[in-house]
Amino acid sequence: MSEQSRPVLHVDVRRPQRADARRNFDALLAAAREAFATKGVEASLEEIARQAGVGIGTLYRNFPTRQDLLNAVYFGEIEELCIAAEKAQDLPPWEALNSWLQAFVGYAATKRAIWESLNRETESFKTARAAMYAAGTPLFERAQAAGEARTDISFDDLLRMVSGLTAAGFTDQAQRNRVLNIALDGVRAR
Amino acid sequence: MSEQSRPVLHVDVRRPQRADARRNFDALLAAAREAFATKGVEASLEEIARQAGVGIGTLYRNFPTRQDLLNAVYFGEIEELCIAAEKAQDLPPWEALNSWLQAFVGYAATKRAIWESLNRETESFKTARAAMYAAGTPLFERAQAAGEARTDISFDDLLRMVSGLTAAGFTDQAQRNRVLNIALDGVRAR
DNA sequence: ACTATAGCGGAGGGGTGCCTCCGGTATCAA
DNA sequence: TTGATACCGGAGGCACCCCTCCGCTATAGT
Repeated sequence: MSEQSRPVLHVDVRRPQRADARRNFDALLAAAREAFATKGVEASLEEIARQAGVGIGTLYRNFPTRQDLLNAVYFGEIEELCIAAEKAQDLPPWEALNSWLQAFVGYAATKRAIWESLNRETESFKTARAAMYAAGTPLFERAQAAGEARTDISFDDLLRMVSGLTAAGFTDQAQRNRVLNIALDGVRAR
Repeated sequence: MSEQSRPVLHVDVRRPQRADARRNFDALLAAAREAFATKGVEASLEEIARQAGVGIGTLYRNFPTRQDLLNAVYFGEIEELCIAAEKAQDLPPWEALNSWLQAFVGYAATKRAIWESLNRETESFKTARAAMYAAGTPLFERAQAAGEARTDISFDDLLRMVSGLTAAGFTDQAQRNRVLNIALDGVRAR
């Protein structure tokens, strides 16, 4: 259909040149991913720096604002989500949608960030959201067209449902999956 | 069946005797309910006191710990939830469960608190949770026995699903209900 | 090895929140 | 009215976080 319109999420944060600087940059990114995933987007930046074994000044040099750091983590995962959507195109309609949602659930940092930011109108969040919707909507519409997904809900409904469920507290991964599958049963046609 | 076993949630916080003190107590409770509902259980106590038009000292005199204040709001709503469960007993199985879940969704402060505390093992949270489960489980089991709800999930699964969805961000109330109903469709048998 | 400099890290100022303490005030019983 | 006292409220000490600034250090090119 469309001519391979992969959305490009440009993040204007570059890995530094010097070896030591690159090490710190990567350590910060890893610590941030972890922190945002467990504590949410409001995680303490000083704690992230500490966790990365780096001074707070170094964090701010690489990522002048919290948003910059968040973007570096978040945009990366959204990008992967877009790629996952392309790969899923070959599967049958329902499996394609399902596998993409699995990927969605897989990104710990992303799911929390998405959940907490669904109603935030930051420019960067809007961009990321747009990219994600562009990637996922076709899968959903295909499932609908194939009569596998009900047509009285929107992709937005679905995504909020899934992200709400993924962000909720469960006793273990098995319960999370169980609940998720039940909810998705509600999305199937008939 | 059981002989009217209404769980008693004892909160050892009493309204003060003096008129001015009672006014402050009530104002604090109202402000706290509002704050916990919108900002979550970590809402600033000083902000709550300010909102209630009361000194921070007064807040601490009435509710020595954050947990005490939270309990006063939370236990009250849980109690009402228990009563709602009793009232629902007369309805047909599925409607009974449904109406109770509606009530659950209705308590703004409670749903946030529940969601944020599902995995917290505070003594008071455990007590409140036990009461709520005692109230809701019979409704769910009745729906299962009547062949209206699937039997491969537990009441705990259901409650986490619903509270996850209620706490999630939606554009409006209509969307929240739409999504909730879809997820509940997944819970219905067949 | 040497040096220019990219990069480091933490001290420190400002802000907010938690909680205690106690001099002052409003209430109520007599 | 008056006195005893229950109750008020905010100042202040501590902790944590945000963010900036700048003297010091490790790196990389020669």
